[in-house]
Amino acid sequence: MPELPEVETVVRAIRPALINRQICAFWYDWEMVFNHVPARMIEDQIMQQEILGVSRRAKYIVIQLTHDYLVIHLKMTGRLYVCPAEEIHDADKWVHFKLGLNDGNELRFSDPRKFGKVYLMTTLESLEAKLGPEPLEDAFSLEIFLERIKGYKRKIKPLLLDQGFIAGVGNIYADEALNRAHIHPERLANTLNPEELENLYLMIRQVLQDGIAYEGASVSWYRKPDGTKGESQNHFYAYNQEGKPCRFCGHPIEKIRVAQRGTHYCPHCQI
DNA sequence: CGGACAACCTGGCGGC
DNA sequence: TGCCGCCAGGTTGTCC
Repeated sequence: MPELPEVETVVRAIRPALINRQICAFWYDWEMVFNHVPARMIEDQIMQQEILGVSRRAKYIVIQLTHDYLVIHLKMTGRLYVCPAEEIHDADKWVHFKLGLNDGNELRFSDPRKFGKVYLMTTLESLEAKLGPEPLEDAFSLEIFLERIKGYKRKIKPLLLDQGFIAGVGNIYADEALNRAHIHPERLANTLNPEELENLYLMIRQVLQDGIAYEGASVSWYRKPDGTKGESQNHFYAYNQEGKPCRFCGHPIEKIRVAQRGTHYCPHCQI
């Protein structure tokens, strides 16, 4: 669930509390959160480093340190928040990784499903190598989109979910973009006409931008770092809207499976 | 290239 | 009430 808008919301919320702080404590209770890298190695490396920046790339949270990058992926149920070390937070029971900061605050990473991961990188090359363009950046023009989609014969929805094609789109916003562009999720990419492609390009950007404005979608586990819900789920056209009338034609939204993923669409106007 | 599927995990929920 | 089994979904890896 944390997709581009949710991760962007988290980054914006925690950035002010992290910038220019120094790491002075390290705690974990589940070593696999570091993805097979020994916790001691990470601890030794990052201790005393300063946080120079907090940003987002695709669905990754990138914390730039003096010499390295701490890269965090929330997967489905991860939460990240900063609070005073003595403060109790309702997601604390699933915290698997914590950093103490030199102002008395802590950065906590909580994840009941234990899918989320923390990576230590000296460069971002390995990330960049597998990720497509950021859909909201100016550089992601219609021309670039048309150029990139050329040659793909896959179904359009799984292509939108492919992080190497476009970065940051997940199950929710893929369904939303396809509904607004009136495109069936199983249409093969190479059968979309120029008008449909332009519409899809615009709708991808629109649903992501709206998602950020609504501070993300609290469908199940996602919460903002302050613990409150985002508003995006109150503005869905298709996702989780089975049986409800399509905003465009009134026909009930249906749920099917496409590439093993729950998919919500309007069988009447998404063709 | 594309697709299917398992694996990673656990809370929440429907069914009985 | 309590137990069972299934579902949720981002990413990686394997296999056909």
